[in-house]
Order: sequence, then structure tokens, then C-alpha cells
Amino acid sequence: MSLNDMPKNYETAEVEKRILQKWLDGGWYARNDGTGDCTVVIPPPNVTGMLHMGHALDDTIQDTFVRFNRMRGVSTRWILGTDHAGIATQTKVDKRLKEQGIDRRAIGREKFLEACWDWTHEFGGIIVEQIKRMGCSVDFADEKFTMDPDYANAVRKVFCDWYHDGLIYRGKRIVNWCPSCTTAISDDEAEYQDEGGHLWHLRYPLKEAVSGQEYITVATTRPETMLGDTGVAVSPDDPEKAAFRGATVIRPIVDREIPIFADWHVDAGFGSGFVKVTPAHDPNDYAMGQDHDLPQVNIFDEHAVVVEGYGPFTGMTREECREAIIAWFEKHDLLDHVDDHDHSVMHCYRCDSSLEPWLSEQWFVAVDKLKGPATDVVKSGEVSFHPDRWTQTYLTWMENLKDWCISRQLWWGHRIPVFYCDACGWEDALEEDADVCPKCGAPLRQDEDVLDTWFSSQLWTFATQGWPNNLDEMQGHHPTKALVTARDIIALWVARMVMSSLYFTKQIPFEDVVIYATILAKDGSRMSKSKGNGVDPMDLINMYGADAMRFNLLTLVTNNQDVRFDADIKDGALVGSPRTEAARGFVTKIWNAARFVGMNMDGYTPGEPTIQTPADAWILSRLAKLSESVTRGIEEYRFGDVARDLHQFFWSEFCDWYIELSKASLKDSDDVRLAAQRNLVFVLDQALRLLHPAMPFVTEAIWEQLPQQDADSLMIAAWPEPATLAPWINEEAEKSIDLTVATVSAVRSTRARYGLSPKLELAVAVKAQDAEAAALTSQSDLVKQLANLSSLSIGPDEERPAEGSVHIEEGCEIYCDLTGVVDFAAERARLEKECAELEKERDRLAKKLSNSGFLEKAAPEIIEKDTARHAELCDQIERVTAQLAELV
RNA sequence: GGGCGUUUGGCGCAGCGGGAGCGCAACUGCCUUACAAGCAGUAGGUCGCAGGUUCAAAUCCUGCAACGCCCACCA
Repeated sequence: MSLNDMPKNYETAEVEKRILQKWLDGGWYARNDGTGDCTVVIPPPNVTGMLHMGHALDDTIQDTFVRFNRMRGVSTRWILGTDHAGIATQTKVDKRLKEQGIDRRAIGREKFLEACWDWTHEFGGIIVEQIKRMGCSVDFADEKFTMDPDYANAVRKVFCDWYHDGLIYRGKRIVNWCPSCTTAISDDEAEYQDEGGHLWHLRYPLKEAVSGQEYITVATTRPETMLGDTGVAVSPDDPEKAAFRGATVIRPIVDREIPIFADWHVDAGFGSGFVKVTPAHDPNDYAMGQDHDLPQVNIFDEHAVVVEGYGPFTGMTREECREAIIAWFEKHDLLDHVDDHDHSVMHCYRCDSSLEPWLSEQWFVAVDKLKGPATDVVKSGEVSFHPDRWTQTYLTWMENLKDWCISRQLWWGHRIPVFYCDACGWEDALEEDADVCPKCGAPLRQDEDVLDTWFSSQLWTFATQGWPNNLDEMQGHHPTKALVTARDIIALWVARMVMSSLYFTKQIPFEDVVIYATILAKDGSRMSKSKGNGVDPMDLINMYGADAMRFNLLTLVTNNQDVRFDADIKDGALVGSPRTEAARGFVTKIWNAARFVGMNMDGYTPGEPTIQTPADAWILSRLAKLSESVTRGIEEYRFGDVARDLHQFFWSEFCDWYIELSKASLKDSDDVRLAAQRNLVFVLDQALRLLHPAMPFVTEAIWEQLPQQDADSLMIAAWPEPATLAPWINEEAEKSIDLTVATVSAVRSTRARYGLSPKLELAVAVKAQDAEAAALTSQSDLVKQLANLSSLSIGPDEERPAEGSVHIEEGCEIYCDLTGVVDFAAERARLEKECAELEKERDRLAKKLSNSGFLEKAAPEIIEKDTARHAELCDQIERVTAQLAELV
């Protein structure tokens, strides 16, 4: 096949499939040797995942960046991998087993892990296949997984090093406990939900009356936790409560004497001013308990069921217990009153259960030594965020960072490599498993918990590149170039990568962090499965093709932090996306432009572009400027600008004007024709290269049909470098074509206004001075062709026909002879309107130019420009007025 | 409570100190031998509101409003 027998329709499904195979077979997705380095790691999607719009945008940005760098001859590799996603996967496997009537506790840890691996192998490949279909040029041959043996070793070394360096410790803490997943959930993973609740006012009897009062009233949203109360607090700034400090109350139900004390946590104005303190079930109460030496009484087990020792309440769930407690207080006339009270409750981001603050043994990373360096590299700009405003998000988070709870009570994940000897109390973190105690020889027991998923993914930039056993592999490829990710994991992931990378590799993990906008549904709400308003990128690809989806996504990359995606969804299925459809129109336009070139290749022989018309000089000049703006735009991650520039050039300049202008040359003598062919092929070729990172499939499909190629694939062909093309820049030529465009547009506008058929030939005269006249005369035949003119005369002495329309442009006046075809009242009205607009602008400028402040303070070039513009306007108004005077 | 973002023609967005733009939709005329998934043309906005800085403000500052996001807290 070649350009001249391209099929009329561009069939995305068929072509994309073929081209994808070509790229995979070609082996060009692997690292290429080059100058400089552009290593990029893909944010590892969950192994259970399906591609969503966030991934589609993320991966499109990365691929555009990576393909651009590869074409420039930069050493490039895009590393692929998936994340084992502890809680997410375990939850899904759990659910699946439950459907089969299997309880994970019944089959035990090993069998359950087998089920997890089965799941991983079954679903892990889906998202990888989807990434392929998007055209992403990742290194599929070397896929990573956060549970690979090598990766697991790296995780284990990190744990052991930090353990031995004193950065990892074990402690009792209040953690957010999910009673359903039976695991701790980090603060960052918990989600607040506002709920309508109540504030119960409970009476606690005083041991001895204070100021004649027999009891105090505490206010609580969680009466069930009163079983674990070990104190009552008042505000230190509350004079009314001062007398109660040091008094003792008898806690009802399980009689127990507990003290009243003052603590700054208490807000005197809220509730009753008395706060019941439950150190084992509330973070603030825990802190108060620490300060006032209160006992920590844990009343719930791991499923949030009341433990032994509480009589009838034992065995109750939180909800049951709450009702029972309230009933008890009511019965004993100790329920003072109940207020409505909205508050937010933490929920598990996986299973949505309400979380229980729970006191337990957990592992922590001490962040004091890590946060300083991680702050410095961002402040200094070594690591920079795009857009810049995310720098502050990162720094603020880093500043407020608390120790990181890394243990999770799950089975699926990296098991904590700490071993205990129950016989002699020996304990250590080991890089290799051990069975017996090195001290006393008794059997060892390994910690049951696994690590937070982010603990392993924080190593992503270097554990995927041979660290720690094969440091040569990283050489020259770490730090990575860019990390493209969503803003909601700046803290969870980006910050932790910086901390761990600095600690273990002494390098930053990446130079640039690119934060893309969150894609919202059409109505501005978040896309979510439960709402059924999510768009599946695969549906978009099936409907419009991968290139169209990619191009549309790139146009959305601006400074914005949210973008609305215009897709219509009906009953969960994609109906259409106007913008993606428009992008497909652009793909088709590119295809058809190539077909046009192909249809005019008779007699073509290869050769360099040559300038034989101002149009040639013009398009080459525009091309040179395009390469400049696209190159700089991609380097600066301004993909929206890049997409707009490409569209503007290809459609409005190359197709609308250059191809049209070239038609005459193609019908000319053999020499002229050949030069035109060579120029068309050259510009098309260069444009395809510039378009390729954004729209890889269609550009490759066309490029491989070009008469000659300098590479086996467009994806490894040379990038049109701005410096190479710069000599083509030609301001004179651009001006000349601007004049041509103005003339043709003037005639078309006249036709449209008076309803004249394009088939009706018109006689046109253009009054222009020497330089302009010469420039336009050289395009005379083309103008006649494009505007369908019977005659075109150009010169300084041309005059408007008695019955003719006038267009006043900078540097020329265009007259169409309309003798006998037009109502001149309309032409007069139009000119009057135009004159009024010109006068308005002239007056505004005149006012500005007579302002002494402006003349004194404005930049000279601005004054010069405005003065010139003013003179031009005066001239135009004079000419329009003169024409009006003659139109009687 | 703290922070961030958005507010520009019917819709989606760009511009972010010196002449209000783009795409889609609308309207008019064209099946002009690459493309009707097309071509040509027309219309439509006092750039959220109120102040301020400046010779000059959609663009910078302050305040306000609406919408959205993040963080913290809520006995």
C-alpha cells in the first residue's frame, strides 16, 4: 500500500490493532540508547483495577511525553507495573470466597494467599491490556509487581534498615480500626462523612455533692463508650466548673470512681461543659489520658463487640450497646435530655464501615529525620511541581506530618519481618527468615501483620530498577524524569517516595511532579461507580478510537484542577462525547489530508523542499514556529496549549490554505508540480512527527505510507527540532499570505452577504502600494482560483467600480464589481457600521495617546504600536468615508 | 476553622497588565474532483459582584457571593 491507495475511511479498530502489533514486534517500547535520560515510572494501578478516566489522562500525558523524548533521541524507558493493593485486593478476594461459602479464617492464611495470587493472575493483566490499547509505549516486556520476589526483598531491606536505624518502632496507639476488615486504616485512608446524630446528655452522680449539686451532666455522641470512661474533663478557662475540679464522680452501670480534671482540649461552650474521657476509644481522650495518667480501658474486641466483664452488655455490637445504654440511663432517670447534633464520622474507604478508634499495638515509622530532607528538596526546586501551586500542598502536609502507622492486620501484603522468641524475649527484624532463636534456640514466631501498601509503593522509582542488588541498572536512570499523578496521592505516595528515596538512594526520586486535573462528570460531580456516571475509557476508544480520546484528553490539560468531561451516560452506558467526537473529526481530517497528498503523487520523485511560491515560504515558516511551540510546550507539560497549536496549524493553516493553494501548482508544469509535491510531502511528514506523541496510531498509519522513511517506525523517527527548522522562519512570506487570505476572504464575505453564487465569477480590483501589490500579484492566479474571479487587477491606481463593494484592509482596499447584482442600500449600511466601529476604536486610542500619564510611563514600544495603529485607523476611516460619499 | 481552585458568548474551555479568543451548538449559503466526519460566511460577551492599585485591569490587590476540592476538628 502507499499514499495513493489509502482507503477512504479510517477504520480505527482495525488500524490500531495492526499498528499496536507493529510497535510491539518492533521492540521499540524497551529502553533506547540515547543522550540524556527520560525514565518514567507509571503510577502502578491496582492489580484489581480497570482503567478509568484518571488513568486514561495520566497515561496519555506520560505517553505523549515519553514518545516525544524517544523521538528526540533521549534515552527513554517507561516502566510498567501494578500494585498488590493490600486492602483492596483482600476485600475483593474475601467477598469472592464468601460467595462460595468460604470464610478466610477457616481456610487459614496460606490458602487465602493462594486465592489472592489466583485473583492477581486472573485480573492483573486486564489493565495492562487496556494500557496497550491506549497506545502507551511502556516497556511491556519487563512488567513489575509490588509483590515480585526482587521487589519483596527491597521492601524487606527497607524495613530492616529503618528498624535497625531506629526509624521503625512499635507502640500502643489509637488507630482507626475497621471492625469489618479487622485492620487499622491510616488517617489518610479514612473518609469523613457527615451524619445526623444526637448529643446525649447523661447524668453522672458525684461522690460528694459540689455546691449542692448531686450530679454532673456529660454530653456525648457515643454513649456506648461510657463503659470505658476513666475520667471527666472540664475546660481550664471555665470559671463555673472550677469548683468541680478534683471532685470524684461515680460512673454508672459499672460503678467506678473517676476523677474530674481540667484540660485544654475541652471547649467550655460546647455541650454541657463536662466531657467524659474514654482514653481507649478516642484520640483526644487518649491524649488527655496520657497527660492525666488515666487507665486505658478497652471495651471492644477487634469486631467492635463489647468484651467480657460488662454483664448484659457483653457481646453487643456498638449499635446494640448504644441503645441498651440509653435505655439503662432512661430507666434510672439519668438521661438528662437529647439534642440533635450533626457530626462527621470516619468510614473505611474500602468497605465503608464506620471506623472505631481503637487502642492497639502497631508499627510506626518515625518521620522526624525524614521530613527535613524531603522538605528541602522541594523548597530548593530540585523536585518541582507542575502546576506550581501543588508545592504548597506538599510542604504543608510535610510540616504537619505525624509518625506513620505502617502495620495492617491483613494477610495480603508484605509480612512484617520481625521475629520474636517467646522463650527468652529476643526480637529482631531479619532480611532472611529464621526458625530458631539465635540466643536460646527456641522456635521463633513472625509478626502476623503486613505492611501498609504505601510502604512498598514508596520504593517504586528505585525498587523497579534493580535496587538494592543491582545498582548498575539504576545508573544514569535515577532520579526519574517525571512523575505524573493525581493530586489526592501527593501526600500518600509522592511525599513518601521523596522521603524513602532520599534515605536509601541519596537521590530525589524524580525531577518533576505533574499533577493533572481531576476528571469530573458532565454535571461537575465526581465520577463514581455508585452514581453510575463514570466513563469507561474503553468505551471511548471503541466509539471514537484511541487517538481521538487521547487528543481530547490533552486539550483538557491546563492550569485547572478539575475538568468536566462532556460524556453523556445513559443507564451506565456511554451515549456519546461531543468533544471526543470533535477530536475524531480531527483524526479524520488528518487522514483525508494525507489522502489528498497521495492522490496527487503522479510523477513524484524524492527531493528536498523548495520555495517557489510565497505559500511555500509561508507554510514552512509556520511549521518552524509550530515545532518551536510544540517542543517547548511538551517540555513544560503544557499539553493543552500543544494540542491547540497542533490543531490550529494542521487544520486552519495546512488544510484550509496551504493544500488549497497547492492545487494550482499541482496542475502546473512538471517542474512546478514536482516541487509542490515535495513540499506537501515534507510538510505532511514533519506535521505527522509533531502530531505523533499525541495521536500515535493515525500518524503512524499514514507515515508508513509516505514515499520514503528514515526509520522503521514513526515512533523512532527524528523529531523536527526547532533549531533545525528555524532557518525557514520568514516574516515577509507570512505577511504576503496574510494579504492573500484577506483578499480571498473579502470576496467570499461579499458573496455570502449578497447571496451570490460561488459559481458567479466576479471582477475584482485591489488598490495596493508597491510592496503589497507585488506580493499579491505573485499570488494572482491563486486568488482568482480560490475566489472564482473573472479578473483581478492590482495596483496603486485601482478605483472602485461605480457599483462595487469595498473592503478596507491594512495596506489595501478590495473592490468587487457588483454592477447589476446588488442592492446598494445594504452595502452602505454595512460600511456605516464598519466606520462606526473603526471610529470607536480610534477614539479610544486617541484618548489614550493624549493622556500625558500614558506617554510618560508606558513602554516605548507600546506607544509606538498604538500610534501606528491610530494612524492606520485614521487612514481607514478616511477611506471608508470617501467610499461612502461615492455610494449614493 | 485553615488552605486551594473556579466564575469569560447557549455549552465546554483558553487568555492572566496594553486591540475580548477557540471548539461545539445556532443561523445563512454551498454535495467546489482530500474530507458533508466537509467548505465558506454570519451572529452572539460591559470577562461573578463591589472597591482599590496603575497612564492602562478579563488580567494585579482587597472584600463579598456562588460552586467545587483538600486538610484539621467536631465530647
